[in-house]
Amino acid sequence: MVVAGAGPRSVVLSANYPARRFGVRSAMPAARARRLCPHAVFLPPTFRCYAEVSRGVMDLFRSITPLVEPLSLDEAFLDVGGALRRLRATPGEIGQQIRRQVFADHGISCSVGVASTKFVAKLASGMAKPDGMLVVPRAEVLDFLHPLPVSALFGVGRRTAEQLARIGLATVADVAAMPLARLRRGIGAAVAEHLHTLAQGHDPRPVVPDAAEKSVGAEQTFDVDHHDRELLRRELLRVAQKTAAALRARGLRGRTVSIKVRFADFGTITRSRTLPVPTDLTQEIFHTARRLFDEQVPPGAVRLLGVRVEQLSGQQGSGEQLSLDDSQSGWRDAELAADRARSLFGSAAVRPASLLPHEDDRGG
DNA sequence: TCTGGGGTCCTCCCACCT
DNA sequence: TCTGAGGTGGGAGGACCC
Repeated sequence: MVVAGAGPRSVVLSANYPARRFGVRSAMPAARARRLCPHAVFLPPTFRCYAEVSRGVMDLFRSITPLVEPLSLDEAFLDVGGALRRLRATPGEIGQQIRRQVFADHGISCSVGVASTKFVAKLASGMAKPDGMLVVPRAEVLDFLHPLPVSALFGVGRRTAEQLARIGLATVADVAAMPLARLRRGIGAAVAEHLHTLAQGHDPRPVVPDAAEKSVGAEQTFDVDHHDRELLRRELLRVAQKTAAALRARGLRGRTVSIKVRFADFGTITRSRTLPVPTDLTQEIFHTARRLFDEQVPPGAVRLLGVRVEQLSGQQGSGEQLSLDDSQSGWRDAELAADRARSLFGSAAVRPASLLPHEDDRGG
């Protein structure tokens, strides 16, 4: 079974283990997955369902400890230091209890890694997949880490692994043994310090529940590339509206609006502008995005458009400069009403007139 | 092979201010 | 008045994560 979107440019979101035996991997183009495993059942993603199960599982975690840091929809760090005495259990026993309870309540398996740091716990849970648990005692951390390839280090992808290979480092032990000053010269100060610390088995990062979001955005890859600037402006409005609605749903506003444009050759540019006052209005976000697009994006075939808002405020306790312009409040009321209508009747229920179907808008 | 969508963090460069 | 150093924020791009 393979989960992937239906579009010609969709990628694999997930695949079960039988499909993986045919070489299917997440993030692979769905068309390639179909060639590798034509008899697989292809299912569309159902994010609403994943979010619902995710909420239930996260609530279960919070019943064990308040120190839960969700990493994504399907992963979280739990600091069970305080729960050990209350539950009179070892970390391993708590891990097994979580696995049993998740299966009983939600019918899904999960893997657990137990260790004294976030980084080692995450590695251990990856090794315990698809349905297991791995405990790495504090005294055995270095024996566990050092034989692993550098790509096991959190933050080492293809590029950084290439850089490390260039200076002769293949394993975590190699990184740990290299003097920090030499590592800094090879891969840059921040990355060097981060990797050196991890390779020594240290990871000072605490489990942080309820970390504030730093940006909110939306992007859209088209089924076919588009040249037409007027059509692209309408698509920009569509993603700006999605971004603004996501901000309003979270009670956030942002000051910096950035657009992302990916051309047919996959070359990608981003352009941004910072506003004097934070906003969550579709109107304002779109007008800023449109000006950036008109003034700074050269003509060409476009495959992706995105709009993101950064420098967020509006969460509890954050300060905010007031606007002298009262015209925002009328727009906000209108946009909030439209948000409510869309949540009741679907995304097409209320939309800007320019997003009504055009006769010349086929294939987009 | 032909590459989604939602994010975070880092580096580099530049402008501006003190 | 000119110049340089250092801090800071904005902007662009890239790497990485799930």
